[in-house]
Amino acid sequence: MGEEPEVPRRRHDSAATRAALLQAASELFAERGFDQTTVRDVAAHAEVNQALLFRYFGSKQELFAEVLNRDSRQLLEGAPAEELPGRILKGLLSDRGDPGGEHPFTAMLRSFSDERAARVLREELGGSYVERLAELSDSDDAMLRADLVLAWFFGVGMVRSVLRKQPLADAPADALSEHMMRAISVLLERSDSSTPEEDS
Amino acid sequence: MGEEPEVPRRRHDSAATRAALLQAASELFAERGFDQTTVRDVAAHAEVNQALLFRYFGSKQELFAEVLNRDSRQLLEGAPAEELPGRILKGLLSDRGDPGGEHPFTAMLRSFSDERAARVLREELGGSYVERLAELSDSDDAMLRADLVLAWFFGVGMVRSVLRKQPLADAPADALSEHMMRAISVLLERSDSSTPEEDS
DNA sequence: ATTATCTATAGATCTATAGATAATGC
DNA sequence: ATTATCTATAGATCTATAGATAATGC
Repeated sequence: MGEEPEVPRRRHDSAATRAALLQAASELFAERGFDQTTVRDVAAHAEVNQALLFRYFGSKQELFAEVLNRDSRQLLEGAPAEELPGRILKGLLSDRGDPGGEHPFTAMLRSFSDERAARVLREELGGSYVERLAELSDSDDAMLRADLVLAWFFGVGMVRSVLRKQPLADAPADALSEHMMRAISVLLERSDSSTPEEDS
Repeated sequence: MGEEPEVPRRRHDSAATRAALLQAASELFAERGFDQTTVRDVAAHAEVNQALLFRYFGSKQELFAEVLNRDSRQLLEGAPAEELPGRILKGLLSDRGDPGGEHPFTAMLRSFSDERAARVLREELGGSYVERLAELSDSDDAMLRADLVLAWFFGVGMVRSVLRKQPLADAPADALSEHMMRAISVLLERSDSSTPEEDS
């Protein structure tokens, strides 16, 4: 009676264990943010003993850093600069809902407030996203404009996925994308002639 | 020896105590966010016994809700719709640095990730900011566009004040304001004729 | 006597570690 | 024998409350 047909899940594979922890952490940080995710949650979700998390990553913070590295690499790889805004937007706005289907960005979004997490974000962002975005503008303050675009992505992701405020939360992705791309092209466009008002 | 010249600080004024707690909470939530601010921090900062916080506000969460109410009321009062974006921007981008000089928005920015805080934000935002912003556009999806603008404010405040990412963190406020107002006017503008590209 | 304030602590977390046990590879 | 995993728990928080003490107003 009641014998458990347990698959012999218990393996002796440190690489697989590590990977499982990373994956679980990525999902949970995206869902709940750094603060609200406990190491026990991560371990349970990965079906791994909690002590192993410290064995393989040292601390919760180092685990978080690895998650951000992995996720941002995943998002950027092989994308030409011109496609970057559209690609980020597509990923960011796409319908979520399936568990674990959170956008990699979301982990970052949820963890802004933590200073330890912020440091990782600053370095990660400065090093990759923005440099690519800045290629799209040739004005002197291209980096600044790229920062503004990135900030918008963050804000929209935040209000839509994290805050879930209506009507933004349930608006169709393509309507948003259209509005945003239009404004972004204005923003990144060279406009050295100070005021862009064409009155006549 | 060593007699302390303590001012008889100890007063019996519940209204003042309550106000001191609210003010301290507003500053600390703005500085560190909901999660990272402890009730003991707030009480210490207000120079008030920690138990009184619960006497006057019931819980940390209720205190937070009152802070948001107070701060958002403060930001909105008496502002005509046309001036709202500029006014929010000005406050948001203005040089901080002096302790306690954080923008009211920042408390919200820092507390996005917490679901309990998010609920308050959703209601507070839906109820006030966005409705006002939406008055500036007369298209059918005015609310949606207003959400996008608000999201941008959030994102910029986040990256600038919380994340402190360069070059956005130290960019002069008026340069940012100029870029953003230009893009915002494009965004809020009626544009029923699908593509706004004026090629000729 | 009433209202405000303070002391002390219960009870519930959560990260991280030390040390025992179990599974693999030689 | 070595590497992976598990058990048990230390130690540090943090919110919230119960009950005592002190200051005010009548």
